[in-house]
Amino acid sequence: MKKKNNREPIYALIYTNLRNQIFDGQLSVGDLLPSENQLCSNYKVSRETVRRGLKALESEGLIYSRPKVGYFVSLPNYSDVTVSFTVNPANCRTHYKDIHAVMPDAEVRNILNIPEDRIVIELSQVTDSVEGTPVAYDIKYILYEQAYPSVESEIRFAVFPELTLPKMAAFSYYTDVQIRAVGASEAVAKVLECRIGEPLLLVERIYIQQNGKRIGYALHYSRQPYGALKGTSGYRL
Amino acid sequence: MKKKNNREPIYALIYTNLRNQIFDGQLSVGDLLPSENQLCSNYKVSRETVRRGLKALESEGLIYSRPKVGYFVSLPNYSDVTVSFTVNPANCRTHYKDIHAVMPDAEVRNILNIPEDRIVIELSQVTDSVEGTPVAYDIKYILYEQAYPSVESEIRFAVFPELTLPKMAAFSYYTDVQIRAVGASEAVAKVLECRIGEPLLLVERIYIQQNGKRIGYALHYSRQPYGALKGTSGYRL
DNA sequence: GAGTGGTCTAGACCACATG
DNA sequence: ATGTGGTCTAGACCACTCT
Repeated sequence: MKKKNNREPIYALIYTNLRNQIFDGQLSVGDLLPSENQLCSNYKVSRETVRRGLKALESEGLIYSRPKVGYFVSLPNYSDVTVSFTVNPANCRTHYKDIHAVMPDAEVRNILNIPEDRIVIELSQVTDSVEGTPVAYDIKYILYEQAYPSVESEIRFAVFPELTLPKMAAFSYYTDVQIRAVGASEAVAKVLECRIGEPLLLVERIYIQQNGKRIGYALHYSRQPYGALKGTSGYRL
Repeated sequence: MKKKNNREPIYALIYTNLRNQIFDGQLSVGDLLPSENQLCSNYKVSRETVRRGLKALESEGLIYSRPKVGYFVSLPNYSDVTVSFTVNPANCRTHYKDIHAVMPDAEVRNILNIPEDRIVIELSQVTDSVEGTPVAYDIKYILYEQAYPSVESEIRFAVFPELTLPKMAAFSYYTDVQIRAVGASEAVAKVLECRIGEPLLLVERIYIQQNGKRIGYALHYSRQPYGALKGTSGYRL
């Protein structure tokens, strides 16, 4: 049996050492790091190798560079929280309630920025826990046009989530998200089998193409505590 | 007046061209990009320059590399939502309600993983809208020990948010976040001047040091629609 | 003027995936 | 066997900052 040659690259060593100094507090917020040339001398390596290590720290957001001045330790940002919005929670089953073309109401028309006579696809689904209790109610309004393959795939993916994603322009849209607490309306309470006014988490998403065109709007109501959103902020070692 | 020499670097050109092809759909999800050597020929540049452009795409998550095989277009992740958790919303004023040492209840003890006799700092504050309506209620439990400078700065920053952040070990902790909808309890309803049971957004954060030690726990109740959380998912051009 | 980071070159050797 | 990406070198020139 031959020993695998898994030696750590030098730039990774530089990266790790500097990162440890940042976490230790040997390097504090705003501190100036050693210059590239200093690091070259310290590690007896070429400048590009040093830069590779620094670049790794920079793209993780731990440091930033001021050209012609030096590299500095970044100020951590704890106000940006990354939330994992799980489409299919564990131990839950999602089934379709309805899918059809509708004339949307004024609010949806306004959000999607479409004229009065525009027809959209309305797609609703309910997610049940293992015990059979409904825990989430989803309503999506999708601007269906053949010219927008991403929407087609959205529908196909929504209806048959087990299908692999079809070929599509990657990153062709993003979503704007808003998270609120609302009391269950009569209609929603009926679906979720809860009392009217029960606190629900409402996640609204607007699907927007890179050219600015709005192509979809989704509402996700979830009963508590099932539908709690989990996330993290800051840098996790 | 001399013209500024702001020519675009070659690697940035390569980056931009490939990125456009990804957004256009000329390159779809899972597609193989041209090899480094091919790009070298196409652009008549050295390999390191090509790699710089590819590295930029990679660190943005648009592509990934399979060593010895090639670079591929990534599958966009729309389930990770980045939420901006604004501490001091615009047009709002935050003022202190209380700050003192307490013996926390069982729930807080459990979350912070501390013994029964452990004392913590409890810090509460209320945020008012311009009209004077209370819109948010914050309660923080902080494990105060001189050995943990990040906690000291947390307190100082919380009490005097206008102060610049003191020198501290950067990235020494992260937070676990949970977002839920709850009905206002009697105590919370009193502070927020709303009826009991009114739907509130509750953001809970646990502050955790890189070594795993839990050093703080915060609850943030907000009335709707003021305290709605906004975020985005996907890649925004 | 000395030092810094930003860009770029033209090589090199390696381990490995694929056909 | 060929091609790929991963790592690394030893130079170079530039524009700029700082003192």
